[in-house]
Amino acid sequence: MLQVQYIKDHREEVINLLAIKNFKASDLIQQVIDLDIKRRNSQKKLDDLLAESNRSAKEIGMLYKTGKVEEANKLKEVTIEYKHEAKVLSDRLGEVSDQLNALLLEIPNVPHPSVPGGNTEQDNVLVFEEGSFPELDEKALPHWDLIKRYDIINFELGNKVTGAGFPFYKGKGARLQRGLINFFLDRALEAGYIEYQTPLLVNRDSGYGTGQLPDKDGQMYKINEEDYYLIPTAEVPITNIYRNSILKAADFPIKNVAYSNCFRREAGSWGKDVRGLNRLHQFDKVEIVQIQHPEKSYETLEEMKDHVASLLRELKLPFRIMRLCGGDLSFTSALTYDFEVFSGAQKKWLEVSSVSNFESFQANRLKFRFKDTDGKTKLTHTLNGSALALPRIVAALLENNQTEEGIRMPEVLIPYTGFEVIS
RNA sequence: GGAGAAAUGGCAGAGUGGUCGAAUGCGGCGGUCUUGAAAACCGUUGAUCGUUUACGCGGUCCGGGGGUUCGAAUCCCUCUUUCUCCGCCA
Repeated sequence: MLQVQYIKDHREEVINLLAIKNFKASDLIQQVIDLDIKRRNSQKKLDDLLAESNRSAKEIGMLYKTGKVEEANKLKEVTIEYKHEAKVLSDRLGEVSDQLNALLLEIPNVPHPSVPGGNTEQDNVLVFEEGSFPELDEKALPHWDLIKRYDIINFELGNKVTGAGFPFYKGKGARLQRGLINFFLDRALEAGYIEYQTPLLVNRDSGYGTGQLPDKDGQMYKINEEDYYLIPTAEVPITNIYRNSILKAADFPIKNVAYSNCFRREAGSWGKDVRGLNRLHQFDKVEIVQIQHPEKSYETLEEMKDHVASLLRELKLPFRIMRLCGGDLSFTSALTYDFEVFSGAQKKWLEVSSVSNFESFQANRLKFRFKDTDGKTKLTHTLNGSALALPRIVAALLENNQTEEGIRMPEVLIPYTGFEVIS
């Protein structure tokens, strides 16, 4: 959520930058500014009335003390009137505030000036590419065939026990999952992150805090009995740790990492590009989150980008980094790098990580502030990234490393998997 | 699940209807003293909204929400959480 003051001070800039996201903001922003004036007027009226009412109440106390009961009773009648008026004003203020808030929730984050224009992923800009495509022969199999051949991931069982998109991992498939999770966590710890295990269910306030609600309501699984949501990413619980809190400038940077299951309904996107591990309803992910001083958040974004790149390099997967264009950028993000690995048999780039700077957009919703060295309380900047999401990494590892003798694990994973070949 | 107790500022802990945004202690910050540090002493120390060029002034906040009252940290209702005892349980 953007701050009203910021919108007022940077009106034209906000409108122009939001246009990069293909968001027409001028009408909304006019409404926000009008409502803000209305809100402040209502607030002033109410405050003045309450001040008067408070003065009367004190005076009545004094009158009682000095035995002037009649005068006190007279004053009471006046004060009761104040109370009725205050109720009306307070209701009006509440309405105006709610309206204003609802409008603010509709305005997406302002993109960083370096975000390219464009509508779809076709318009994303390649910023880095590394590694060579695997040399596979004609008979190379896509991962959905490989997993059957070696009996390591079973979709049919998942269909039977739960439904589509909830596979079982079995034998070396399960051990590969466990190995990757530990590998990613260890690398994050070496980079100075603190490990967390989080709840997999969060409440409504947390959903609003990180921006999944209200706009992505239908994408999360919901527990109706408790009004809880299954997390789509560990970003939600990890970032909501800091909801309604105030840090010191010396606390930066905060670096957290969490492995979690992630649950996504993927409503609307089922049907294409979803074969095998390409898109699941439940998957595993190691997520890194950083909390940073506003002046340093873009340095931090680069650091996180480098961390993710180093993981892919170690796994010897060919990858590229894309700067998302305005149309592909999420509601909450100011700048996002997507990481894609090349999956040799599908001959496709698969998105395996998304590293974003949300600037103060989440922090404003979260009421997550810090006391700066100048003594002022300001909003923090929040960033996060996948490091990494497992299923597509597994898909690429299986496809790119297949040989006549089986699937060879990359050197770096062998201590983690405990085996060299899936055969 | 049942019975009881509790929730106050960064922490501990007073406060049961009228200058209480809240005593006191610890911690934090500034200063005096000291070669330096500690101790001691003095001062200061919450968030948020509105208003003001500014000094300041005003509103709101004592777990969340609602109510009683001219006036609520204090009384009532409700929800949540924590603790103790019992039950159940990986």
